Amino acid sequence: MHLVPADRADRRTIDGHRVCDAIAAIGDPGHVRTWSDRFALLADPNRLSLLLALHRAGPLAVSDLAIATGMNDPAVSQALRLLRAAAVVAGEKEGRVVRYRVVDEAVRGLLEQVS
Amino acid sequence: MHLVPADRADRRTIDGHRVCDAIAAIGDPGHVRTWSDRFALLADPNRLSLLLALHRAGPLAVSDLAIATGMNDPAVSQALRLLRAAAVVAGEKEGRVVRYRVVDEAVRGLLEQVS
DNA sequence: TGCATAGCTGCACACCTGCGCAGGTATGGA
DNA sequence: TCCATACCTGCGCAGGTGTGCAGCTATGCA
Repeated sequence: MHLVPADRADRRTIDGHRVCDAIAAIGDPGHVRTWSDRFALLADPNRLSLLLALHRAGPLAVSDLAIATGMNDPAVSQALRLLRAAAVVAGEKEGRVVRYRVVDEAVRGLLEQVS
Repeated sequence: MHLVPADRADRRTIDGHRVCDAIAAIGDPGHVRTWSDRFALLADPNRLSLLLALHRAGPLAVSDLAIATGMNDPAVSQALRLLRAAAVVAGEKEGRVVRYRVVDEAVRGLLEQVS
């Protein structure tokens, strides 16, 4: 198994076989990127609070989320815009109220781990 | 149940009971902070690659990690310093080689979810 | 129609973060 | 002793990110 790319094949390794294992373990860079982006969305306390609230308390409106988290409305709105652009949450409009839900299965799995 | 803090108790709610549910769902702010910090450590593609390699391919030295990920040595070293400061990884010195391992159980759980 | 509410957007600011470069320390072999 | 290796650190730059403020649109009710 020679998984080391050509541009760094000449560099000395310490545990050569484990380097190949590591390269195999990392896998597709695009896949890693997808997950690091996912983690980045949960890396902000405000966004994480919003997601926990939506995940455990069901669909909630923007202003209710603002009250529950202590954020002000525009901050909630912008955070939700980011999460919506990443297809992590989705909003359903009812009159002038928009209720949001967590729709990304992978993110739901991560939120479950937050005990 | 009146979980809404006094400084925002006067604001009008849309689904009052769900606001309380949400506040209960979010729980301790310190706890949320702990998890968002954890997620932040996994939110960088390079750090995530390092952690995946360490988690799945066993203890690895800095230079081997650099070869496996395509980073250069100082970048790996700095990333590991951050992860070590957060008690996510630990290094064991053998002569002039330091082999790192993932020691944080919660992070291991998250890495397991990265399929 | 007039008005309050719910939500969204743009902008500017300060802040943080990752990275490469250069250089330093410590270990082991010739 | 001399040197190569393995790793670490400090510094500065570029780029991204969160936040508050002000103002906008749209819906519903009197």
